[in-house]
Amino acid sequence: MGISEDLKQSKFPSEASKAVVNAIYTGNWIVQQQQELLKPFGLTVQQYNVLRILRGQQGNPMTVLAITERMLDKMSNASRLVDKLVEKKLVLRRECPQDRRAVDVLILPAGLDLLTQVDQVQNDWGKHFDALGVKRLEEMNQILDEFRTVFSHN
Amino acid sequence: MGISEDLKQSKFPSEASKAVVNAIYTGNWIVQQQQELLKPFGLTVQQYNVLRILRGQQGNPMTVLAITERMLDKMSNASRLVDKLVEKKLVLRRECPQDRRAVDVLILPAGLDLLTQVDQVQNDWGKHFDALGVKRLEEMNQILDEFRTVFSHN
DNA sequence: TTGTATTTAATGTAATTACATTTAATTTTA
DNA sequence: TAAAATTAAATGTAATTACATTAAATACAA
Repeated sequence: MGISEDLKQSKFPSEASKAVVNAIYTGNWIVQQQQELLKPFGLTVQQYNVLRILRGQQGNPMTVLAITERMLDKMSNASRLVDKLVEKKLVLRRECPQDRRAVDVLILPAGLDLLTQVDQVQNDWGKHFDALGVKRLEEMNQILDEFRTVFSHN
Repeated sequence: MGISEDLKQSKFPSEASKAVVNAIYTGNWIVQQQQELLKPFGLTVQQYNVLRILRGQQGNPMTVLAITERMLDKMSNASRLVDKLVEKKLVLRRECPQDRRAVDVLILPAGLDLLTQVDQVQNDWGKHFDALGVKRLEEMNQILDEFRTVFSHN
């Protein structure tokens, strides 16, 4: 039930290339699960992530740029993601008083409510991973961090 | 330089939710790097993966369905990906003699040549990860496999 | 100050993806 | 066998993403 079986690929040129494929595959696997969870709420994974980022600000506004820095997928267009959330009346967009180039984005009560609902489903889903144990999960976080960090130390 | 710093998020509700975010983030991080590597070759990451899958067949054709099963991102449309590769004259598409519903796809010498070129760049890039050591990379593969597998054993 | 460079966000667009539907071929079942 | 169900791939479409460009505001430098 490892990556080899999942992708029906018996051998990889190296352990490193296997790890690369495994990391991409695992990331996609999670995103696809989350996509399913979020479908009933009418949210895409990216919209959900932006909402969570805004909630993390405890009621304080964030500029679009600040949101971008915190997004899991830096490539997608925060400006248009915010558009969608404004359409759904989950967030508020207003000119930033300190810097009129910037735009402040603020989560609305409706957005917080929706997140609360999603949290229920999300928590149940996440419970599966508790079976691994905190120690093993810490190892996973450690090793993924190492994997990215080894790049800077070249 | 861990995930907390990368996403400027000081705390996570649990180690599991941190691992979920970390896995998605790491996967995206790799994909974005690969995107950059592939840009000069005019290939998307998905197209590159399909080409590698076809190369793995050692000259044998594969149906579109078989390709889909081996793709890292199951969501994308193998039929249209193959279209693009046919346009670029990197693969050949022909009716499968055994089953006329199916379509055989075969990598062409031009496709193999292109992959050889990409391999050069890709190998250099992948070398960064060798610094982790084979043992650590094996641990990473092991733990990612566990992470996905724990789901089936609920 | 004034012109230049930089920063921030929005927008235009082409390509890709998500999702549902369609078409054609094969398999199953009555 | 004929009808129904299933399978494989392609297609239509709406939404999203990738990438470049634009517009506006601010910072900087001459």
